[in-house]
Amino acid sequence: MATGTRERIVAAAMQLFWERGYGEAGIADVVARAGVRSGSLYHFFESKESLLVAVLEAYQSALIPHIFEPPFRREREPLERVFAVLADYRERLLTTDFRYRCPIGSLALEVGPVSERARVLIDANFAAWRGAIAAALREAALVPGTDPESLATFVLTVMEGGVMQSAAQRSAAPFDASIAHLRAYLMSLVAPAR
Amino acid sequence: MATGTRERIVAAAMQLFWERGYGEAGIADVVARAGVRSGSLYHFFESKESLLVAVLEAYQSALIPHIFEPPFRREREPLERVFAVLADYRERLLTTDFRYRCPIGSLALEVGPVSERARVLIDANFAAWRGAIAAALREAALVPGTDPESLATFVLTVMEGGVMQSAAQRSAAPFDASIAHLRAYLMSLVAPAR
DNA sequence: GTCTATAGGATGATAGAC
DNA sequence: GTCTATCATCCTATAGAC
Repeated sequence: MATGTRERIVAAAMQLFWERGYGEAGIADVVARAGVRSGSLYHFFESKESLLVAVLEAYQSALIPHIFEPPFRREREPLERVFAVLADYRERLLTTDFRYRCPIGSLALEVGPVSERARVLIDANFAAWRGAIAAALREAALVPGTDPESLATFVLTVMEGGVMQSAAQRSAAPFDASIAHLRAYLMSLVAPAR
Repeated sequence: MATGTRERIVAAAMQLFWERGYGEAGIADVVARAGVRSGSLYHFFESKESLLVAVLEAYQSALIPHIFEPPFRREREPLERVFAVLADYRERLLTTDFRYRCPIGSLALEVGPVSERARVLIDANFAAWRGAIAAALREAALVPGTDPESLATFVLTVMEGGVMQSAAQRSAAPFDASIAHLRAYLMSLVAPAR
């Protein structure tokens, strides 16, 4: 096989499913961008849905190295690591002129209801995202009784809802407002120094 | 014209765009559900995108009477009105066996990037939703300096992110966790009695 | 593993009679 | 305004040579 044909197909599909959505992105677009023929695609994947599964697995593999390691390397304070992750999402909004959409969130709404295989992998992506945030929150000195898992769910909620509104408004304002309130809330949970 | 042909087409499109998404719902499905012929649809709408615009206008017209008036009638306390609205979304998750998606949020991610006409109307729907929440928040006795508009944005963020995660997980847990944190935060903003 | 070619079906939209 | 009929295009997926 030519080096990385499968990987090139998956990379092209990731890009196109993100840009146009799963339904609107055609197999013809994927093979064109990957520089392969449709015969090659159907050699590696039995259907478009199988390609979607591979895309979601690739997102999960990329989650820690691409989404979490860079901001975690920049910041050492646990709580600031959380906000550094969110700052990167803000940067994605800016660099796309507010056209950024969370690829997992978009697929969650588009294909979650119609493909159970995809839905399970989307849920796994969300769980892994929450897990990385929860790990940081466990390092933070929060008031006793705070549940890091539940709080990480809240952080993901705020990211998804903020990105969605900012894309709709073509403005950073909704994202920034949401993050500011999240920060105020998290700061209220910091255990008082003693 | 037969009574309400246009309205029946819009109602069918609302339902189908919500169930399957804009791209996956076909014109043939819409006319079948509306019980009309494609000639009628193209008499009222010049394209599928024009139908989408009509759907988004219909959502905005329905927003106050369908989403806000029932919960606001049940609750008189301003802050509890906000949570009553959110409780209705929780009910939608339950009654759909966690298949509920916010129709505006779904369309925001799917068509926001490709149809500017739709994006503007989606933004208007979000703004109207925030406006109704902000009005309730203005009635609540919150600590001075609290911005009801910014806080309403946060409430919408939490609803959208919570619904998305609960649908992906097929469980109320992420939504409930998100609302619980939102409640804790809002309660911390209640002005102390004096 | 990759290629060309195309099957088989669904799609959005149109034509023109009534 | 509504009807039937259909165009033209697009789509996913397959067949079979190399």
